[in-house]
Amino acid sequence: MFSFFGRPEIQFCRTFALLFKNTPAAPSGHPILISELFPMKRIKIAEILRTEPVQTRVQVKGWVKAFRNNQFIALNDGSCAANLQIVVDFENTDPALLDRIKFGAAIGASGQLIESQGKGQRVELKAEEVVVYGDCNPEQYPLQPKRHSLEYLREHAHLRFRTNTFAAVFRVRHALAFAIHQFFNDRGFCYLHTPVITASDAEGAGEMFRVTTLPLERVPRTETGEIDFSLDFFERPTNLTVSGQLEAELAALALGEVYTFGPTFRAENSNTTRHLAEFWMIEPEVAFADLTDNMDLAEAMLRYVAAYALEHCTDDLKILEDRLIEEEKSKPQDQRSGLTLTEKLRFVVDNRFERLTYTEAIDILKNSNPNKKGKFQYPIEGWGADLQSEHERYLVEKHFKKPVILTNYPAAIKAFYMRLDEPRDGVPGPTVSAMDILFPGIGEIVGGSQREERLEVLRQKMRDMHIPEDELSWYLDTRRFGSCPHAGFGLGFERLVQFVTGMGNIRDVIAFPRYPGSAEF
RNA sequence: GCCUCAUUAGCUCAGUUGGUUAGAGCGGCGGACUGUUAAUCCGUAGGUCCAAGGUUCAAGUCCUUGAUGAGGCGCCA
Repeated sequence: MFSFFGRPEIQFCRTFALLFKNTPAAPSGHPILISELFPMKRIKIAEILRTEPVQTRVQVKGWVKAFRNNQFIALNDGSCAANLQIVVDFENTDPALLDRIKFGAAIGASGQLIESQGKGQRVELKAEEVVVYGDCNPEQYPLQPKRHSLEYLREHAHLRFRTNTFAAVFRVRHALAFAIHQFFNDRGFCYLHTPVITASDAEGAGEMFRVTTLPLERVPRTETGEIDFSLDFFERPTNLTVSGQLEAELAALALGEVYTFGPTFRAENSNTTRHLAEFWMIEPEVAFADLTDNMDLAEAMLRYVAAYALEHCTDDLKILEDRLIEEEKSKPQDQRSGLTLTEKLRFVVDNRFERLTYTEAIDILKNSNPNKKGKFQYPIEGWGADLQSEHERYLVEKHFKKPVILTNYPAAIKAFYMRLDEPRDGVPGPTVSAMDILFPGIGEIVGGSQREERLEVLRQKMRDMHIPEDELSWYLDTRRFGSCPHAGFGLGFERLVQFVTGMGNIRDVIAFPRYPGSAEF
């Protein structure tokens, strides 16, 4: 045992002679150079476990998950859920170095990859060299090698990536984002970046965050006492976007199929497990498409990404599934889901969503047991009322027991840009070609519609809903010049990640959640 | 924004109708063991009981206010 290159953190557990003996001779008979032996390229653990190159020398770098028996390091480098076992020859290693191998420390190890002599893993790394890059003092480190509550980890969100659960969540989140891009790319969609800062406050989708460089302590006023936005950066009031839809429509009416995938901001005081002030939304927009095309697209996309996750995130989903099984054990019998996470995803991939109109849904709800027995907090009075989440949950979780697409809502409870339907028999009032996709446990995951492409119908609806026409004249130009039927929807990305990972709180599927009273990290 | 519940050791939690010196598991530290798998075994330290005020002979326990967190509802994706 001696130090090398004067670096005390590098300890060689074997001699040069041993190294040479274990290294195959160069094919040409040339002398083997030291530089061929030592400078090794780091290999990711995911690749090692995939290819299992036993009897080769490898170098790995990662973080210590466990150090058992003063001998076995469980090393994780984030490339996959699994750890690589590093076996240290503790009898021939500096005790001072062994003492630095703590839970959470960043280390590198190199040596021979061999078939494991113990149970529990197929291969392991017989360490010839261990380097500590970053120590981790266990008395101060907030994480411990044990289960922490999600609430605790949320308060230490800067460190929670290091837990098995959150590493899995964020690898799955990445896979889903990639799958969405792949889905749309395969179908000829163009990825459109819409502005984050917008001057339009007429999109009808929630409260907005003001963007300004005006001094808040001394806001300039006009002669009439109003805020003088002509002195602001954009010389007009501006906000963070609540939707890229209107801009996406402009592009769709030239490029045919487009989608956005970007951050979205809602300044609503929403304190729930399904809302964030800053979230990511996917908004496809398709020219020459009607409501049925829209539903087909949304359903195909959701089934595609669920299948993608099942195929590409097997190990991570297993971790998340086991977590859920543990969590369910502490729940009362009647609140358990009955399906495992992968069974749930498989169900979505294999089964068509239930499609029905708002009017049909009202009939089902009106005649439902909970409504007759007065169990609903908001009893179904009749046609025209907005559905509450208890009603949506009844339809999805009790009545159909599968994802549901509700269509053709009353015009009065939906946005101005949704296409007015032809009157239908048995439908009491005017409806629009809207659709909401409802998922178990999450509620509305997709909201969309066929857009109103008829200029005069649209202008009339804007007047009815007090949307100022002059602010949206650019939007109306699409209807003035070469208008066509088109449709699109918005998918809440974090709600999708929630569904696929089984995480109950939306704040646990985004790296650093923003919600009322909280913008930490 | 509204309603309900919670806050006790580093973490997860127990703590009886208010009553002596507030406990456990895990984690930490020290030691033993050395093919382990949340390793095991022995020992040990660790507390402003969320904060402020109040009731009482006596408050972790009861009351008031506040802070933070969780769940539900509304708004929505």
